[in-house]
Amino acid sequence: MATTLFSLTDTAASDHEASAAVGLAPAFSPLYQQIKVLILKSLQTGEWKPGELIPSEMELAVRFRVSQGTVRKAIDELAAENLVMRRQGKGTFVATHAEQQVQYRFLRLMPNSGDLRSEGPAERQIIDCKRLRAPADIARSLALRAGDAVLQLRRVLAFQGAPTILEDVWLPGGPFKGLTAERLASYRGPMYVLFETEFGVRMVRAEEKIRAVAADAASAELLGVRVGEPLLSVERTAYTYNDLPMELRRGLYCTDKHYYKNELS
Amino acid sequence: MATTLFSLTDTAASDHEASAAVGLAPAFSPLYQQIKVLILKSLQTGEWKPGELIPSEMELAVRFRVSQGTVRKAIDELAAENLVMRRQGKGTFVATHAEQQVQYRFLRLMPNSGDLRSEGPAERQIIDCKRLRAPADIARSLALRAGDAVLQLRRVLAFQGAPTILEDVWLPGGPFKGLTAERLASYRGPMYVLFETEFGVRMVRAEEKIRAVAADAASAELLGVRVGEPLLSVERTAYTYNDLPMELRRGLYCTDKHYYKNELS
DNA sequence: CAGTGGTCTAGACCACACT
DNA sequence: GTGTGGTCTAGACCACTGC
Repeated sequence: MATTLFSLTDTAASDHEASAAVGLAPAFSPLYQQIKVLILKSLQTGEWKPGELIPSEMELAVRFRVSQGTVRKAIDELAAENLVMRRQGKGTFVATHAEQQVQYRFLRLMPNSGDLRSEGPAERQIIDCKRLRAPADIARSLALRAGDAVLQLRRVLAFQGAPTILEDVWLPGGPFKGLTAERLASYRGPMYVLFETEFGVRMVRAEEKIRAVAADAASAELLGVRVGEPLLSVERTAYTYNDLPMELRRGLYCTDKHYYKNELS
Repeated sequence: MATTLFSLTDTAASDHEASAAVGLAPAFSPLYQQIKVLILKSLQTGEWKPGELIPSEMELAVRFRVSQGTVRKAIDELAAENLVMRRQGKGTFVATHAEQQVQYRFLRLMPNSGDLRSEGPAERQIIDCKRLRAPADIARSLALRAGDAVLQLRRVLAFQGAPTILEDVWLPGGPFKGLTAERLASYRGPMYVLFETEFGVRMVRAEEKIRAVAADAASAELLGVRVGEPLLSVERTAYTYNDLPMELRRGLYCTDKHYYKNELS
């Protein structure tokens, strides 16, 4: 690890002058931010995989030639962003969608009373799964070029026998080469866990656009509701480590027995 | 400030034994958590009001007889929860809904392209404002007893001339004694700012339950849509400092030109 | 200039988990 | 016991703000 770190004292003055001359913002980050970026790189490259133990704070401090406190602050931020998980007495682990207390980390749906766990696992039915060339809008959302290969998956989730979610999922063809309907259908457990273990793609964060729409004929049929029934439209873009979009998901949620829960602060 | 703090070393051993004897969980928090609670108390009692400067880290360290680093960690958490705001070189300020970069902190609505600011301020029209006895469901949400006095407000928000949000707001009668339709109508600026300045009530966090519903006759009329049109139903409970519910808000959002934006991580 | 928050260090000790 | 993360301290220096 011969990575060179810049201490604030070494470079602050000269850099401020340089960047002023070129008209750039002072692009200097504190040491712990630089450490954070280095750790992030190791996560991206897969040096430490989801669920694995990363080196201890002291080891990292030695490797990066900084104090333990500086490493600690870097890891603190990574933990706040749910990229790693600290466990006192054991160490720091790469976050994973597996073995989480909440089964679906990005699914904000709740039954009108109780919680999702009390409803048992969702019954999943895959309607369709095919490879195709990305239409312009899908391509844009996935940071691809129109016509690039993508994988499309359509499925229905039912809770306690009631079809509740109809969703279309688009994945970039490259990273998910080899994903088939059979592979998906035979997999027990959350989709994002399969993505991690089989394709090395970890979803880190997501953005959702939510609207109310009327059920069209096809959706109504699959969800067992009347045409025109109000449905919650949830369009999710999920990102992996470097803000790289890796999944587009368009869901239609029945919100008679469930609601979408959000916490603001 | 004669508040007594318990250091971990002083009390950890004996307390563990004591609590084990009584069958309680070890209720000991680290020093910085105790400091955080003390600062929180000063925020609740209004010793420092929204927008005001709180004592410097050094002053608080002296007051609480701990090191600056411990105070710092307490304030770090308060800042992460948006209860205070740090500004380098100036100090730490009590968070306020006023003078925030984003006008509506709890409003997640975005135009299909651009952002809310680019649409200019919302036009607000108050439909109704009255005092009444709380129905059972409203009372429960506001932690009141059925029949307690509440204030109900109904209004429409329009963006660029298009009615977009119809919302009913319920407020507990006690804390908001003296709030009238005129007072609301004449007030320029966000409602939550008025709550802070006139009633000393600061909304700290909120929970929302989101569903898709069909417009009924009254809502359709007020929003200028057809009856049966899908609308986003957003039920928000807003809380002040000690997780005390202080507002219930039921909104119907038109989501043809806007969407509800959510970020997951 | 002094005062604020922000960073970095070094060292001590505590709480927890495994062996 | 050893090693991990968690807390607490003290002191140094940096960056920003306003006098």
